[in-house]
Amino acid sequence: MATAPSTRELAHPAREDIRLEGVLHALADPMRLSVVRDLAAADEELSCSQLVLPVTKSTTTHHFRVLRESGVIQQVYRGTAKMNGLRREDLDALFPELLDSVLAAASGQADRLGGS
Amino acid sequence: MATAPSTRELAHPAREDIRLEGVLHALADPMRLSVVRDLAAADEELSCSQLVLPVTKSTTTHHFRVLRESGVIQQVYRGTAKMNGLRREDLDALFPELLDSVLAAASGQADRLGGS
DNA sequence: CGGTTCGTACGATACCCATCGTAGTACGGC
DNA sequence: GCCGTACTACGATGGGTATCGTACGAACCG
Repeated sequence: MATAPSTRELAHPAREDIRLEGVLHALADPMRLSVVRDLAAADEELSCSQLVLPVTKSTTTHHFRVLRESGVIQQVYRGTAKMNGLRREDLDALFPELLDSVLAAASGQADRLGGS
Repeated sequence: MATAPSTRELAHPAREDIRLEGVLHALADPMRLSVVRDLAAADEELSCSQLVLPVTKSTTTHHFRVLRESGVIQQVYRGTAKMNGLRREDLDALFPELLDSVLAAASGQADRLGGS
């Protein structure tokens, strides 16, 4: 055991601690924006491994941490998997329309640049 | 002559070259977000020196350049002053609601944190 | 022309951060 | 108990960037 805190709980910022600059910074990265788009499209919790990114797993872990610590997503362990979900209610309460307009902007830009 | 191009013209990205990640990155910085809020509130062109930031002039120049190159603001010389204006039309055309929701979010957060 | 004001250019510095590789921990199944 | 899977932790590395100071260029005003 030694370390063995095995806290199996993940620290999330409270709703009122979510900062706009942090959210914008989190969404400004193409990788993270892609994750958020996938989560919004799925509309249910997805495990980290279901969200395939063109980077190594360590980097993926890093991006999920940034998203969680900025308050954009919530994460919870389910067995060995870590499930990810958007914090839609919190974000909509704090910054109405923001998430939707960013998602719409991302979709529109994807269409414009070649529907990828 | 040597250097002396004195182009007095500033390079701006065309509307279709404005990228969402670039805009989000530009807005994610507190200094730059503050500038954008002031420009939106003024609703007219402001000179660089009217927008006082708690940093040196060189740093201010840097932030204005980031905002211009990301497509958030337009700049034009008028005599010795350089006037700054939001590219509202371009941004609204590309990313409807985005600018407004970010501005509203910034206002809301400012109120929540102590109306500064 | 000389001075003043406004903004730029350039170099330096220090920090942040996206990425990787490797080694390790947690959980479930055999 | 042992192995495989899922994710993490840590250190290294390279590039980006926010900041400063100083020196410069451009325009207006006497």
